[in-house]
Amino acid sequence: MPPARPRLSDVAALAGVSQKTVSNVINDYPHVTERTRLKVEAALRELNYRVNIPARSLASGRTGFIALAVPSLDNPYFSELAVHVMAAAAAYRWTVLIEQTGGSPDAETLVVDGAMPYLVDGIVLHLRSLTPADLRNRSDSTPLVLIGEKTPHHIADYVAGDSVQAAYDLTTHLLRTGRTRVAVIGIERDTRFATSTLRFEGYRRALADAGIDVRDDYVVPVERFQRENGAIAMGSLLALPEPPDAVLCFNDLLALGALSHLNTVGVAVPRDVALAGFDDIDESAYSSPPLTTIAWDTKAIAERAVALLAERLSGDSDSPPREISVDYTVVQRQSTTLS
Amino acid sequence: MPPARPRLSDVAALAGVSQKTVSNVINDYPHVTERTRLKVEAALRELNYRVNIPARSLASGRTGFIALAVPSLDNPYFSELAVHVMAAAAAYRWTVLIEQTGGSPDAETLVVDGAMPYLVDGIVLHLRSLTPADLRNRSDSTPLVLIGEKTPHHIADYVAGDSVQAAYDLTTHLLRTGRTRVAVIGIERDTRFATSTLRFEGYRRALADAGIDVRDDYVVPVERFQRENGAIAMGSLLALPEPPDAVLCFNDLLALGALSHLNTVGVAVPRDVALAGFDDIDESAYSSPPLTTIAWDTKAIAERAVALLAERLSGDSDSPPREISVDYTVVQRQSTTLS
DNA sequence: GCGCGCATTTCCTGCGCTGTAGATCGAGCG
DNA sequence: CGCTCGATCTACAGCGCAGGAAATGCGCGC
Repeated sequence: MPPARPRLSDVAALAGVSQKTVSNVINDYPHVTERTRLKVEAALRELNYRVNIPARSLASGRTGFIALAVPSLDNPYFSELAVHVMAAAAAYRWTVLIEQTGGSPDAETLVVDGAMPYLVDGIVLHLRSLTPADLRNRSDSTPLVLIGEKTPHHIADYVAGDSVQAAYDLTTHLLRTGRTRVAVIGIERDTRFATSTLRFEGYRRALADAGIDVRDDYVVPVERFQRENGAIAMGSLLALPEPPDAVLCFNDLLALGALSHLNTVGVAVPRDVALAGFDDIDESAYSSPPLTTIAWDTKAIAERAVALLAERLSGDSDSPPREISVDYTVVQRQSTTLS
Repeated sequence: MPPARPRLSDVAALAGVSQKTVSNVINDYPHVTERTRLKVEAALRELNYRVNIPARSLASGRTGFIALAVPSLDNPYFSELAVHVMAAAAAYRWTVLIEQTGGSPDAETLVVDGAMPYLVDGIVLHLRSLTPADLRNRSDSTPLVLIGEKTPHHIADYVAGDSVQAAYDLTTHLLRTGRTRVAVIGIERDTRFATSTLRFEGYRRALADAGIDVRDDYVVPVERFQRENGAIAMGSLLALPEPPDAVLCFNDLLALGALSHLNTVGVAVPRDVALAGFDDIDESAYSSPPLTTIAWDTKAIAERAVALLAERLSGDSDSPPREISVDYTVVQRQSTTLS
């Protein structure tokens, strides 16, 4: 039977001070004399004391946790994002709880309503399906920062890149390489899903500016944004009487699935078909050929989101929602250009 | 100002019962009459009550959290594993806290000693650098389940596949396809790192059984198990006077990096060089060509590990450490065979 | 109609910590 | 040398919940 976990009072007794003084030492309260602090620290070491976090949380009202809710952690974009968020949160001594929503409205509602089976000081949510209207009447007041897509209405703080502009730039890049038959993979039927709606809008505008009409048979819907769906969608595009000579995929996984299919059936990329994606996951630099894609500044997204939470938690709960725009770059690789 | 979070006593007052009865309803205590339960549930809904988890933890001594400590979450193998662990934990109503160790002995020691900044009911640790000796005197009694590599000594429960046998099988597969100059990428200089040690042992045995000597110039060390390191290592192998005709990489990321390099410089896979990896991450089925690899039963690893924790938590803290072996399959894809 | 025994509910304590208020100490000053 | 004031420390309450003992209610048998 190992000795029970020591409590503050055990340390206090050993150090010959009050329990609160030990607490003060642990929490870096400034008005503690050097002498007292050394005494207490010796006792802490001797007993191998560790704070009981639930007790601290109960007494202080702060948990030290923030939630990061993303559609799915096995999508590399989100696991890479999670790593950045954890790093940013560490600067505030926060522990990150990762929650998967599957992108479903129900799960996202649970998150914004604080119905997760734990208590957190703040929430970073990568929104997928909830609309601003859905957020207006949330039944919880935990500070919330949204990431994902730039949305027109302003209900909560958010940090996002401009998908419309990014899609516009990427489509324009494809057109500039001489492509004329540009297809898209990644339409979702539910228009609440902002990602595909916004990226399609950028695609549409770029075609319009080039005087090209959107062809229905070049607009391929998918169930999920996974490699498998990209491969299947690519297969259907290749089966068209007049296949596209470029394909804009709404994320890298779709593009990598499409690429795999092209390589399998022997269609040369980029000679026969150019291919581009979004998100610049690590994998995209190592595909064959490497993938042209939109690289969001994911580190900045994570840091700004966490910083926004920190501001709200330090008392600023009234000021209007802030919106922070983050940069992106069009990373040109060999899936669109051979230069 | 939103109404303060309701407490049990608020619900109790509204329902006209005692606070403990409300607690009983929430916790599915069996001896509650239907009538009382309905009354309480109505009050719970009306007030939108949510349990205060820190308070529950303090009172009950259980936190409802388990920690999953892995080297790095941006390695797809670990993020895919995390998804399985979260699913398995959900069956026990546990929330998973993901911790990154970077594989360093210091960070792993902090994990096993319970020095993380939160309290958990149990720990699942994917061990990378700590040896059994390091684990023997841990200063914490939180139930611990190790995953990763089958180790010879028995300090804690663990769930793992047999890397020696897997490497043996995979090397044998390469030899059977007619390869004779089989190199390995992924040696780590520190022999405490079991993964490379064990996989190298399997490789060595397979060569020995085929009557082939290990060539020093075919054994390539790496700093990290990332794509980048695989690409660099492949470059050095190609620069040899007599390059290998097959390469066994100690994980898929190394193999995918190596593959990228081969595709870039125009070496045909598998014609000129066959390539195999470990872990069967999602990506490996979509590379060009798709990668032959070892597929561990990751879902089983997650489920068994969580189940072991559950047993320990339900009172069995004395019985000797249990070791559970999980299956793997050699997934043959086009990076080693054209059939 | 009364009592017994079990099912159901209540009462009350304490989990370990932090916030607040107030006690104590010590230095500087008149 | 006594007093004031700020720096430092202590005492104590209470955060919201679950456990256990005790109280109550209810059905059933005689």
